[in-house]
Amino acid sequence: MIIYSKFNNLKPEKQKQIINAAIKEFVQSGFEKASTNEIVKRANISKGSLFNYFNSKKDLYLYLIEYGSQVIMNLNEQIDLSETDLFKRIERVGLQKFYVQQKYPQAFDFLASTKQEESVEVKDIIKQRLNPIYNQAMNKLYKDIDYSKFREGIDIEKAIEILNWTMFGIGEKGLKELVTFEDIGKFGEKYLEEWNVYAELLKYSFYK
Amino acid sequence: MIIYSKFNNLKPEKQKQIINAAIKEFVQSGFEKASTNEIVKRANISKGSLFNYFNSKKDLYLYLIEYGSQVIMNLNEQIDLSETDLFKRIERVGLQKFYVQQKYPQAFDFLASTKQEESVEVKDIIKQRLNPIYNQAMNKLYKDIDYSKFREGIDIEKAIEILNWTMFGIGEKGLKELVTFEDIGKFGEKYLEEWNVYAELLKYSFYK
DNA sequence: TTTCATATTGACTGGAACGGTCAATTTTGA
DNA sequence: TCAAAATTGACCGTTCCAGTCAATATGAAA
Repeated sequence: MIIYSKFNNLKPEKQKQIINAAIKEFVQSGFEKASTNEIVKRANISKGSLFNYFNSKKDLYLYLIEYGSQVIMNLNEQIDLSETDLFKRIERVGLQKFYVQQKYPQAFDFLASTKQEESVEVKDIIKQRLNPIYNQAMNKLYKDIDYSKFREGIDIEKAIEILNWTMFGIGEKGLKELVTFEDIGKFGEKYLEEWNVYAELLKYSFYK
Repeated sequence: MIIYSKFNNLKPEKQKQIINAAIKEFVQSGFEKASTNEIVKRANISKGSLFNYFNSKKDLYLYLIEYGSQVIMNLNEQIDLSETDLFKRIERVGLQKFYVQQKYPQAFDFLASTKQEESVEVKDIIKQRLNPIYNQAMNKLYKDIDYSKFREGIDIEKAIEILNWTMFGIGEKGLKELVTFEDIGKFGEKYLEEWNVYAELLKYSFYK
């Protein structure tokens, strides 16, 4: 177990800089081709500092995996099992995801990218650490949902797929527009509003 | 204007090998980081041959852009303007796209990836050559559609977005399953069948 | 079978970029 | 004021890059 004490003692703002720079590079290039030179340039720190905080590129990657795990676990805790309406539950998770993306714009892209990661140096650790946590969260997300609200004869699995694809699509679109927005709070509202329009459309289709 | 006479005289099977190997590498790594060594390895040809067919990595990339343009233009021609039902028109295009993907599995991933391409060496050419053709196709795809079939008060743009996200989702899912299928014809049928289930769901929601 | 132009190969090049190091410098706070 | 801690970037050996080219294989014409 690695303790990232050097890095954890940094000011949060600086930690954020470095995490985002690293995430961006790993998303863009994958573990092996990712360049630490590029990371330090984007994070505005020196090469020496990066290797002072983390001992190697691999350690840095593992830190991000660990951090990402915690993000998903937090998300998982936020799922309210007493809310049995699928749309409402998904809406809440979507909003939480959105708030995380304010701080780490490519956080979920990074987590998604780990699924394609092929480097033998990190593949096993991803499988062991990340996949179970991810599956657990997905299971909880759809647990105790009141599926009786759905129309007869509808393929619920397919309906959920459309929901997910739509959520994903809104997220992608929103992120592109984000550059022009300053007020995070207002954007959160706007995101919810946007989702509601799509949700209404789909609810009309899927519900009785 | 470059004439790829050396490459064009190759047997179609070999051309396909090389195109797919190159596409795969460019999708994975982008223009600059893409490795010609990796491409020749995957295409089962020698380094010398690749640089005999194409004079440089850039020429190879430009060839793929050119080839991709032609694929989109073909797709564009297949759009039947007398078919005014949005679902039917999209279904046909989806099927055509699917058939292209039989031969070049990552063709559309490659075309999509050019939008993110940042290398100054090829960026302008992408903009000049590919973007106009793409926009033209998108315009035709939604031209003369009978939008009166849609329910009052529905946001047609959003509905189309959901359609696109769903199409994209099915495509991704289908591609993952493709490995296990041998019979291309049958898979085409299956793809259509699959799309119809989702289309029915969405038609119920969007149409009067 | 011989000949010869063409197609293909992969070892090789100079140079760029890599992950990681460390002596020198700057910052910090007591 | 000054020593400890944090930060820097030039530097190291290595790896990988795009592209070259002399050597070899191929195949059709004679």
